[in-house]
Amino acid sequence: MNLETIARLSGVSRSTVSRVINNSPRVSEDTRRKVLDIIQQTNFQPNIAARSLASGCTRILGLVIPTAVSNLFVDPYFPLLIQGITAACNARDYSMMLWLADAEYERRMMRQILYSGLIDGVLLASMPENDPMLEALREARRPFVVQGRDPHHSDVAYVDVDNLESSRQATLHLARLRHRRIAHITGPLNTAVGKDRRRGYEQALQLSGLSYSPALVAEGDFSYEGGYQAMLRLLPHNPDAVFVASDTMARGAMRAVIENGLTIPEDIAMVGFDDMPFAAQMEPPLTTVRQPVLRMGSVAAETLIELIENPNAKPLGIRLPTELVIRASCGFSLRAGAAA
Amino acid sequence: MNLETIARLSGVSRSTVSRVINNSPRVSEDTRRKVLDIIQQTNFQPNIAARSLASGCTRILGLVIPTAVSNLFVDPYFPLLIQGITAACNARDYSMMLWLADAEYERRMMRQILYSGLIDGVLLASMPENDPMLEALREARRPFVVQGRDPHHSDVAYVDVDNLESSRQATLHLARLRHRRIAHITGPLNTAVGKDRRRGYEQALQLSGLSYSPALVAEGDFSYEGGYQAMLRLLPHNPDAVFVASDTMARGAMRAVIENGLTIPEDIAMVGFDDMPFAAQMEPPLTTVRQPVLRMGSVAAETLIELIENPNAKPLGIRLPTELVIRASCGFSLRAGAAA
DNA sequence: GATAATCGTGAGAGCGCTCCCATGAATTTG
DNA sequence: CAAATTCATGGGAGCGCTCTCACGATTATC
Repeated sequence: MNLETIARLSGVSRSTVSRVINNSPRVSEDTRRKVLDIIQQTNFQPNIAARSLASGCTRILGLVIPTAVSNLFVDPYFPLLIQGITAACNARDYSMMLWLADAEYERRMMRQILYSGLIDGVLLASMPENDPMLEALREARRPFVVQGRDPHHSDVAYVDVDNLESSRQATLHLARLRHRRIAHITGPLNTAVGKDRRRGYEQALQLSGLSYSPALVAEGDFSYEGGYQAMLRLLPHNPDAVFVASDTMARGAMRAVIENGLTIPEDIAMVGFDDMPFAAQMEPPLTTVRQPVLRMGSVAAETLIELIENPNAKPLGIRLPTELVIRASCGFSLRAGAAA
Repeated sequence: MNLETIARLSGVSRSTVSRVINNSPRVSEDTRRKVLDIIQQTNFQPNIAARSLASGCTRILGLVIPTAVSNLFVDPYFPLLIQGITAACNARDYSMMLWLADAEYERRMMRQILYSGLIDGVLLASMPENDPMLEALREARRPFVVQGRDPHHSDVAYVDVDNLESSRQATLHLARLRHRRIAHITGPLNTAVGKDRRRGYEQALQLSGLSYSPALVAEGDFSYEGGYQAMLRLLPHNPDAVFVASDTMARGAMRAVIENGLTIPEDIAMVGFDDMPFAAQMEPPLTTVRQPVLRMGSVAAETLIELIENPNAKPLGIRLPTELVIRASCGFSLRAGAAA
């Protein structure tokens, strides 16, 4: 079943069928209807390989997730991101290809991704700083969008949340509730996210006239265990609140607090980051910064498609707004009066 | 950059270069080396579209996850599955394409998947019973493998765990620990998984000489909330143990137990299913049936690839073994003496 | 040592599409 | 009303690869 067959069946030429399929305006309504009828009847679907070969594009997006973070994959973060991307792809008639960048295969994969013509553009998720992939991508002059701001390259299209502003707001919220010894469990500090969120925390302290104490900052790695360990290090310094850079770490931190016989939010107030599905189910429910993960996925995909179909478009960065979701863990209800 | 160029540079014909690339034995060692050198130098990668067009296969596997379960996506189940599939694909030089089957796009997608020649075979993950996709797949005579047994089609290749046996073992474990009023929170009973696990539970009761009571069985839907609600329904009937058909539901159930002032495992022992990463971090740590999810993914992919490259191969079902991971929630340590 | 099999290689067709150009009919223009 | 423009359509080349067949050279067979 191919264009030729459809052409014969509908009494026109292959070219005309192609025009119908590609919605060219240069077809009479009569012919169009006739051809579409036959296509419907025969359940015809143009061959993608042939199409790609002739046209030079595949309408396939590549999503690359570095192995370094594929452990993070235990978070529902990526599933949500993927759902968002998929939605955008569906809407624009694109498909998505997923690569989990295993170190061992990285070189081969990179070549395949970049030079085999399989994909029209690349979505890089949560790349570590200075990933070689990025350099390779610009060298190959392929359209791409990274998820997460890269402070080292300003001319790269990215989609991210405003980590700085979000963290500032989260910390300010704790300060407004009259907490004075506000601690911070950071993300990995070799990533832009980790740094940005810490800077937001620092700025909030300054804005609130609180002094910054290195003892009240502990580095985490976005994992449950990392959060637990970091909290253990913070406890001896008697924080009365803690802003944790991810919900998963907050779960670990919460456990550390409870194991030490302290109560949340009475002894230590807590704010997380992400608003993962489990955040609302924690005990107490976690106040946290909601990231529009799904939306981030679809915006990233849309940006990439734009870049593909419009090669002259300047790559630009997009920061999506977050939302502070106030639940019980920050002690809002306890001190609401005092804060007003 | 194409075959012709490589051929010219290495002083052979296009055909020979093609042979080198495809590891044909019909090339002298000398020529092979010469050509490989040039390929290395020029960073050449054959065009996939052209290759597919000429050969009729793409070396791309399609992974289809129905929307119905994409909420389940909040479990790290699918990420793990995907990781397994990816690993197998990497090893066999295949790539993977992901489709989240959104109802609205289902028809169009199905056609694209089946007839556009984009993919060589389909992996169906966690399909609901009687999914139309399955029928379409066999009609189109495409190789495919489903993840999860389908009781309605015996000639379909599938990869699954032995849900029946696993559930029987899990329940038997509770019975051996001298629990007598063992309840069960089921999965959705319109799925094979849900039914199989319940049957395992029933068989274990019978084997242990315990009587089956409908009041001690509550249907869940694999969600946290579903587990919570199911447990609330069970509590009035005073179970002394409960076998929960998924870890996520077990989390919900555990919350219900604790909110009612009861203790696990002292008042109610609990066994889950999945061994999700969080199971070990629960309080108390959850005894549960470990599914080899990652392995399931890679086995599924390998089976599919086998089917693709070997069209005469009979599709066959594979059941992977599970493992009962004993932690504190079943009260093993409490009653170990009694059980010996 | 003549015949047959094997091996390494090249030439050419063709996979199914897109895209450019040609063509003739219908329409507009001065 | 002749010339120019627009429109709907068809023809043909070509995208970059694979695969079959042909061909000469080498090796095996009796």
